[in-house]
Amino acid sequence: MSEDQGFAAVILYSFPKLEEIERVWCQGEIRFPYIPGFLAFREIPLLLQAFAKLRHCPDLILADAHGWAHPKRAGLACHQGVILNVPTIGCAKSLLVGKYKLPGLKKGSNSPLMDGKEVIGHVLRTRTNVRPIFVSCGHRVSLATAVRLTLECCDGYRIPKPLRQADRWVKQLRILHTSIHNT
DNA sequence: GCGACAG
DNA sequence: ATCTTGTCGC
Repeated sequence: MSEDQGFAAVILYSFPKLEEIERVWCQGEIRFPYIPGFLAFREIPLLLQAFAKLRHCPDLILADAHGWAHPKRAGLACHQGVILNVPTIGCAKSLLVGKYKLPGLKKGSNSPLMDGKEVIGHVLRTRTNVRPIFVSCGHRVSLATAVRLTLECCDGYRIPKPLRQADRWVKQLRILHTSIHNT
């Protein structure tokens, strides 16, 4: 009935204190299948609707996807940043393209993510003894700055707080919607 | 041809 | 992404 419906959530935080400022969400139709390398075409439309509801203009966006670390150097984080003209960082939980050596086990350790001879991102240990995440440039942020800012958004968990909280919220919205739909 | 493949 | 059982680290 509503299997093609999706949710998008954005939560704005202060930096570096990471105190919540504002949160917005939206629901809408998903018109594009998930195809690796084409995630932006599936998720950007709803994301833009959510960002349009924001009353404050963000200084930085952390995207739950790759940026430069994409076969065409054009992951969702790049789309997002270009369209909104906001500095953006790609923070992905798993690999799309590239090869790497695992970084050291301590929080903050990182190693380059290579596609041939090119550094396309950094593999970053955001929490000691936990598998790393993949950080890459989205828009108007250098890789070194992307790594530093991502790390500063990690409050003891693997996933940066803004992404972790937005992900948690969007799942709650999903459950709430389903439960109301079946009542 | 085969495998790999963000969310 | 989701589902599910067991295991490990803090």
